[in-house]
Amino acid sequence: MASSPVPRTSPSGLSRPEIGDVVVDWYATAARDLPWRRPGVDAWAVLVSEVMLQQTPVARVEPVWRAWLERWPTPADLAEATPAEVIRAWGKLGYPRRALRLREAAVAVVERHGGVVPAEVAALEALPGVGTYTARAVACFGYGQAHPVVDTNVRRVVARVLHGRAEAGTARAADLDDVLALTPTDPDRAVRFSVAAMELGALVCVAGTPRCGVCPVRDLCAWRLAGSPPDDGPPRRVQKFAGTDRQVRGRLLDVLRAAHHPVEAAGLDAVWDDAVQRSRCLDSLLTDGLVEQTADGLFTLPGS
DNA sequence: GAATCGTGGGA
DNA sequence: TTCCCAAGATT
Repeated sequence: MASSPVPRTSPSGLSRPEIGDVVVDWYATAARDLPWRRPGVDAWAVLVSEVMLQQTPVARVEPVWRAWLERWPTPADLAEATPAEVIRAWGKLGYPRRALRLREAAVAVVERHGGVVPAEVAALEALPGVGTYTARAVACFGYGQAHPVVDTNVRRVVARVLHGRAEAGTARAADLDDVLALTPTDPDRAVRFSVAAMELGALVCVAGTPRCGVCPVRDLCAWRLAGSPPDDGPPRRVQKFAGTDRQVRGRLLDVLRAAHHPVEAAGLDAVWDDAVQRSRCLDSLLTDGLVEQTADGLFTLPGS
């Protein structure tokens, strides 16, 4: 591990790196051929992919990722772009604040690291929009370092295989230790395990109905061995969308993305009937730096 | 710890 | 049709 020594045990006292070895071998035969996994993809391209993939399906990311890197092949290139340009290039991936933060991260990489994406987890975590997961993903997938990389897929795999629970609870710091308990001891295999565990969660140990029949660790899985008990935790709240500020913000931004000239406030009235909510959302977009008001009171994407 | 922040495909 | 949810980060 490149990180500080951590006991290879979970809070439940289990230490089962042999499970990790099985998952690594399965990955060699079952992995998807995703563009950001190909040889020669640098840490910048990996960082872009990781930010785009936050809460966003692979299929939606692929074309945007390709176009993005063709246009801004290095952090220095993106650092010179305007917010309006990156918001438009982000398209409809969702959560457009990610686009602004990615640009801010590019600026930080230029200013703090000479234009080279840093390889240290701490330096990566200090970049805008880069948290616990993304920092380790870049260090691991972009630089080949062994780190526990814990996303929602991995937390679900750990919950089932290691803890015998149907669903993962809220993310916690101890998740990193749980993953270490499953990680192969060989450094090279540890690196491959990080991507392999994510892939297992994405393809086999999925939310909803897991495909245990084709799972490489079905006979080692604590949840399966316990008889696949149903989730006993509190039902997790489904996030609403219809009628929320998120929907309204999305519609407002959609108009401004399409308009290549500043728009009057009245030009935004059609997107939502509730004027109070509409106004609140426009204000929040201004606060977030996703929208800018011109000197004559019109609205537009920032820096356009 | 809980709430917030987009979007659209699939069960 | 409705509901679930997809490689999180930030506050």
